[in-house]
Amino acid sequence: MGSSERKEREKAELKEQILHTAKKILLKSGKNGLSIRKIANEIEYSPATIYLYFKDKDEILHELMEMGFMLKNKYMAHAYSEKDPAQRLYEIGKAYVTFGIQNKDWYDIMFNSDEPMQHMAKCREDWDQGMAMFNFLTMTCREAIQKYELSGLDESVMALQLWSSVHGLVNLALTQRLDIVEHTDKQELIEKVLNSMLKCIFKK
Amino acid sequence: MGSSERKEREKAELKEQILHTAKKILLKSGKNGLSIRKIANEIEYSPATIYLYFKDKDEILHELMEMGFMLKNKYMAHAYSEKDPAQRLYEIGKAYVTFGIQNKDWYDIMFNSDEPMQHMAKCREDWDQGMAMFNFLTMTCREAIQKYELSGLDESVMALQLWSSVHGLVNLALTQRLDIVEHTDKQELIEKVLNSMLKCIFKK
DNA sequence: AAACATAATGAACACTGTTCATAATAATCA
DNA sequence: TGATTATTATGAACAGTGTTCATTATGTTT
Repeated sequence: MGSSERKEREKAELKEQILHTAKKILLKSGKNGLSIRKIANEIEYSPATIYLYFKDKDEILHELMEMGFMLKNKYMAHAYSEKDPAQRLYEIGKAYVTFGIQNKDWYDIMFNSDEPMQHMAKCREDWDQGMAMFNFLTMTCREAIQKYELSGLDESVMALQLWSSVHGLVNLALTQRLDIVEHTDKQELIEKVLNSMLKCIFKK
Repeated sequence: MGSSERKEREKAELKEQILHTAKKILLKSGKNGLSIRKIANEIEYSPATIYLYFKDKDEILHELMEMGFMLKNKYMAHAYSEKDPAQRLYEIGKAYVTFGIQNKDWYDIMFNSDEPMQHMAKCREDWDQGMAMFNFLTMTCREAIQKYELSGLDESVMALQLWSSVHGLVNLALTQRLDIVEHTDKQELIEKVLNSMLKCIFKK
């Protein structure tokens, strides 16, 4: 009978529900407030049940990481379609920082946590979405180097330099370490630094 | 009698022993492996005793942060005495990254953790050592701007840009996120990016 | 020796991730 | 329909975590 299909569907639905609840708790209580037991409590199942649908907590964090990239892509979409490579780099940087500042919990899971990376190492998976992001960045750098004749710049090094810069800026902001810089408007300060980073590369 | 002095000395000694043990565990098992109960076990006291010497775990992490800055200063000492501001910035950057790469556990506590910052917030303390570091960096930027006539650059923005860049680079390296960049020698890659960051600012 | 102050602790509370034998439910077969 | 099998769920336990507090032990002073 087709009942086996229904069962599979039900199984997938509960898996979805677990992830949906995990996301809800992440947004309400942050990464440290997210626990297997809270998820179980919320969906009214035993904690042990979670382990019938996910190998361990790392796997759940990995799935959340993938959800985070979906959200991040929304922030980046308009930047990706920009034609001029220099302008595109600027828009990518701005979107990246905005996403990070506005979504600490997602950002921590995607770019600061060991757990989802360990899950990938265990399952011999690749960091597809991070890879895609970095490849697109590298490609844009290549275009920019060609168009603006930035001789002596390696595309990989330039991409990594840009990523490091915005990643560092986001992290300093998210961990309250920008507070030591005397400045009235923090948002303005971040924008100034970001502008300086990008300008820096293109001035000859 | 002078016995009260001895008691105070003994109290300070046990406090020292707790911190020394905390450091030992941090180096052996990392930040996640460090627990009050492990410290208590190691010094052969009850976990509750720790709370007679420290308000909570955050305070211990804060003390460890200060110890971390001592270690970091050793890495930076030679850079701080460099005369030429541009060369000094280069040496500071190199020392900072080297320290971070070689001391993940210290780095996490000093620059990535919320806990020691929260402790400072609770006690209305300042982040003195971080402040001192950033002030020196800003001062060096000012000197460099003057000497090399880098017009249009703000010293605070420049300092923050440099800090963000090396901070981001260290964090990407420490969380295994540099693995996605095709490169044989990771150490070499890091040096190339670091060089590019610094060169970037000084080319006109 | 008795009174007092200080220091140390055992036990508890409320959590965490994870495992596994057992129990409940659903699907299939005779 | 009733018995058998496969799936799904769980209670309880293990080994941890930070933290608090009433009680006990220790050392000092009168």
